[in-house]
Amino acid sequence: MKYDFGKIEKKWQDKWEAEKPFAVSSESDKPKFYALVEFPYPSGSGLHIGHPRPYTAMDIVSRRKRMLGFNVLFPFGYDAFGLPTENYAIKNKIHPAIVTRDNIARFTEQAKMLGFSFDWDRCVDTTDPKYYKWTQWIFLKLFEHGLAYKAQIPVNWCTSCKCVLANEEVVDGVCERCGSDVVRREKSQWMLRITKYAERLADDLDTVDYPERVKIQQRNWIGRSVGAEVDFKTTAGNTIRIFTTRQDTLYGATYMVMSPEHALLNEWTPENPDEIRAYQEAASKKSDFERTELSKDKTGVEIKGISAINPVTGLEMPIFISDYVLATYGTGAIMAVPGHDARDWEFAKKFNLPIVEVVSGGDVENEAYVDCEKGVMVNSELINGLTVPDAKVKITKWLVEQGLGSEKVNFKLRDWIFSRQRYWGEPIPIVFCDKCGHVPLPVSELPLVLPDVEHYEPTETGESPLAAMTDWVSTTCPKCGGNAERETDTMPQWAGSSWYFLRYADPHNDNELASRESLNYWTPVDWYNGGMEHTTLHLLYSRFWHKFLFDIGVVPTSEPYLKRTSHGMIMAEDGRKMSKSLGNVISPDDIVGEYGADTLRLYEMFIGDFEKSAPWANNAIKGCKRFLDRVWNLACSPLDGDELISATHETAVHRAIKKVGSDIEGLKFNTAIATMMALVNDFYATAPSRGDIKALLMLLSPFAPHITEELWELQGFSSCALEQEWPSYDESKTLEAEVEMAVQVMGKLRGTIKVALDSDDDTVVKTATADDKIARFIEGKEITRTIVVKNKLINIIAK
RNA sequence: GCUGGUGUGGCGGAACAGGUAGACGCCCGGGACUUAAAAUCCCGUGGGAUAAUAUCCCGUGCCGGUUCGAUUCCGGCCACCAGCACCA
Repeated sequence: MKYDFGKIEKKWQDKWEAEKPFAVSSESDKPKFYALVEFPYPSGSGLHIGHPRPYTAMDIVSRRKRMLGFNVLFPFGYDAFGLPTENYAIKNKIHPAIVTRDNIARFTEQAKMLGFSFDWDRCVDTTDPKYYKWTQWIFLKLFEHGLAYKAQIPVNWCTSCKCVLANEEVVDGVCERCGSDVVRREKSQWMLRITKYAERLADDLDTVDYPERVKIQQRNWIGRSVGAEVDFKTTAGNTIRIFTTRQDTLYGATYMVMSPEHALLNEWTPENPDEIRAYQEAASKKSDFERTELSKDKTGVEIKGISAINPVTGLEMPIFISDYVLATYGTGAIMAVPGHDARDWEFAKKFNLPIVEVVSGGDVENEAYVDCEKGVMVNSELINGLTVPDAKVKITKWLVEQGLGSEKVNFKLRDWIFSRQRYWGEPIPIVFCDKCGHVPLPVSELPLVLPDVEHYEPTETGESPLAAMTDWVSTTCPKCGGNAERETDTMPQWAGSSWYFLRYADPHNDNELASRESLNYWTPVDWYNGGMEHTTLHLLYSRFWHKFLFDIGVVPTSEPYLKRTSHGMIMAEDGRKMSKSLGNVISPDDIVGEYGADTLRLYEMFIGDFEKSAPWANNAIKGCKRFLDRVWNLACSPLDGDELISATHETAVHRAIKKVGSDIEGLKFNTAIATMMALVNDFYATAPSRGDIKALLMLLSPFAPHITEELWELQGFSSCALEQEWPSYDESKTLEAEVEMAVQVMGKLRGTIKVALDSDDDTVVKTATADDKIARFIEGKEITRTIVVKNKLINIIAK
């Protein structure tokens, strides 16, 4: 009988569709397990060949967990708001909701074709008003708690998307999505105070099981640094507050630098106002990209007529403005210590400013002595002779006593710019009233549904297309009843994805984002797999929202995900990224058509190390198809006999059970499959029993669920494979009675011997030295030492 | 520049925790079956020396070190990938 994968896969998918074996309820005595994959953005081009990689991996994990007796929640959904849909809608004059509906239908069909064991009853769609009602509700809660606020700020403006971008969305000075130039613009924007959670977002990484590289990347992004704020008096009367992590070098500060945007500049009347204004204007016109590009060459202007006083040396120091000091970090001003900071050193050399050594051990005339933790303080009256860490402690204490400064922790993380000037996003449920200011909509008016508009095009002025909807914009103030206007910006794509995993717990609830009971039962997520590209975006944002929801008593834990893993990308055969423009895209539909879903699933898992990217190879997929063919041919006609593992294959089967199980836990799907391939090769060498086949089918079932169900049925085993208990192994049965040991002479492999398992060292040495081959190498020599590694190797040292 | 990661046959990749490098698969070669081809099954397959075998030598980016023994540990380089990038 031929392996007709198309017919078999359809048969079982229809059965799963009708019988819903993967639909779960929280009413269960079993322990729960929540497995999560990142829900996709349903793009117009359908499922990418890369999508099935993480989905299959977590499907295998989920299917095995079910077999191990867990009540497994493995849900799926769509993160469907976003620019590509909106742009497609504009171009083709179709409503984005319709585009979204069609794309979701196609994605769903494709996902079902691959046999994932999702609980489809819990599918969510972020663009569904029943869903985004709760996204809006969370926004209102953030607003209520002072974590959402509107601010006039310089923003990243994408010249092509005509939209504000979050800092995280600007890559190398260009728009992450379209690659167009990003410029600075002053705009009034909704902001989320993620900085308030910076400390906890960094610290709580210690409590979760994430890959180290993810933790490090998040910590770097949050960028915690401990230092001090110090006040410097100026000859103009007011003081400049600076942030430094090197309080110890206070004696080495020889000038000050402020960012061109610093507020104090407006209060001063320097001798060279024109020069200053010119510099400020030039700086404001530069994009972030240009600022970085020019970073090699420091520029700046001195503020003439005003100087600052070093509180410890009494030195009158010139004050500069320069764009190497960022307005958005610390206080926007620094004390410059050219002796011990590379940037200050460069600036001082260019402007001929004094360089003072305050930590000995370097050569400050030739380069800044920066990594000077081992050095000793000099030229610093109060702290001379101290090490750098000791000097920090002492000088900070002194600053506090003198009322000149205090300890301070700063973060690189900035508040999250939360508004977008686009149509296809969640409306922000706020109205603006001349009398009452920003007024939140009452919860009873949620969801605030996106109105139908004529045009979705963004405007040149940077206003959302919603702004043209005067009927919708004009409203009444919920507080005073007077005339008011709706907020016309929408939320960024990251909003809906920041809490979707909570909705899966209770996806049809109209009264709460999810019931407390369902959240108590299902959350936190036990295992979340996703891409590295979301480390500082989605993963950080959703942790932030979750902590907030925890603080206001909505969710039971402060961290959303117990364990996070990351998959590598599937590249094109040429090693480049797959993209339409390069014409190297592989379609899952074609692969399933030619080889079947089980083969595709298997190949995506076999392709290489799950955590690393791997190039697609059309040839290699044949190996996986061949493997399934071989399995099919072994088991497609009913075998006789009982369901016990045969004596012949006992060791191999028990080893495979052990290896496949531990490999799935450790994300080593490729070696799990290799183990099963080797087992099947054994079965070809020596015919397996009906019980051997049964064991193989159970192991293979999470990987290739359709063919295994079919063969299970053909063999007349009870129930179905996916409902079996995951097989257990007996450690003693994974060992052979006789082992082959390597024999080395002087560390070089010279042969092998066979001895009984766990033979004692004497026996091993005797057997080895008695071996003809080995004897030749030790002939006429004296054995001075033998090293025996039990059951593995013996090394004979002979002179 | 900083932070992380990677480097193993013609190719994708294995190798628990210092112990037989190259599992498994692809490609390739040979054989069986077939009128023939495909499919399937069996065998071989890191490089070199030898006609092949037996056997020996070399071999995990490079240079050194520790060790009976190093792909694995240590020191110093090189290359590539990813993230960050004037964060005081």
